[in-house]
Amino acid sequence: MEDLRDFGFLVSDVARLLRTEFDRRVRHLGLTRSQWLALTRIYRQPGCTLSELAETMEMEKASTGKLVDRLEANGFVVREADGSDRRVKRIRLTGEAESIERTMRGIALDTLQEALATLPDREREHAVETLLKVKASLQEMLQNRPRAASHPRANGLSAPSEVAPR
Amino acid sequence: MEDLRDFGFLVSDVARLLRTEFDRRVRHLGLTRSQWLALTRIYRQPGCTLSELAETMEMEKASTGKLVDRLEANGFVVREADGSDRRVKRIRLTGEAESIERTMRGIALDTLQEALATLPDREREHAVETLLKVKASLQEMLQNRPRAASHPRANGLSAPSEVAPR
DNA sequence: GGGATAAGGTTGCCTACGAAACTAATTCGG
DNA sequence: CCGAATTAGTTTCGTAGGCAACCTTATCCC
Repeated sequence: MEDLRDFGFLVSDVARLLRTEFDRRVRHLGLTRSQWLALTRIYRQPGCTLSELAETMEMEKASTGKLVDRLEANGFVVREADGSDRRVKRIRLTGEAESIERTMRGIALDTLQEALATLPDREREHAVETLLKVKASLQEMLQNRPRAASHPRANGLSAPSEVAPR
Repeated sequence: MEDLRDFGFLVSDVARLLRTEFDRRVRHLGLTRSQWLALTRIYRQPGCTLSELAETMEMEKASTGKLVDRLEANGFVVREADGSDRRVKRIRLTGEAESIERTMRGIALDTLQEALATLPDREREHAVETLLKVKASLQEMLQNRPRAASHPRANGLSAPSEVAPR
């Protein structure tokens, strides 16, 4: 019951370790895990808008935009204007990006295979299901409280009001 | 078999969502989830050195140092000189920090309880075990390859040399 | 004792994200 | 048809974290 926190710690730790290990393995290719994730998305919906990309990546538009900035700076994607709506910019992979995409996919698979080598299939599948539930739950929590209605940062540190040490 | 990647994606997603939700809930207290994590560590080993803290947080010393910078800037910790070794700086909580520590602990528990509300105890425990295994595996992977022996950043982008598209 | 080596911290640089504020373009309602 | 609300993207600011390249002190060992 006290290991509720363990769960939180562990998820963060595993995510960070996974990112670090993966980034080490692909650094020589010139992009990172996050950038590669974006590539796979764009690969599957070529010509998507930034908003669409942000949506499928479940990230803020601003963060997504900066990710695309770096991808563009490295020559992996291009932004091209849309004919009918002058606000939108459609994102496409360059030729080079497509082969890199496949390479990275292989490395991702290798990395995960190593990391999960000792895990029976069933255990992994079970973990995936559990994580899916938690994710759904968190998404709901975040959506149902988008803007904390007038939270004018008032009261500085007034009245922590008996915040149960629990 | 193809859902190996699902596992990777999910872990990252859940970690990010968890961090975001938690940070939203505690923003008014003036610190973040990472900062609070550091506080709990320091709380349990008062007067620890930065290296020790980095060790228990399983982070780079530099990153840990910057975390401590922010905590110090906000008045939650102090660095004090060590008597016998002039290199080390011992880290201690300020009085204010200790009560905040308890507050945050409660919020962390609340957040996790909500996020895991629909999860049977057994399922959560099972997930914790699985994550522990994966974490251990990743730690080993990262340790067994600390410095890629003379990788003098030479050759820029020479010879990606047939990176098997798989 | 004195030079090599190691250990403790810091600084600089880069990526990743979120939050908020802002601009430009489009759509909606009256 | 025109002004209000919406939507697409960007910019700014702050935090988080890795990596590498440093100083500064201690130690080790000859």
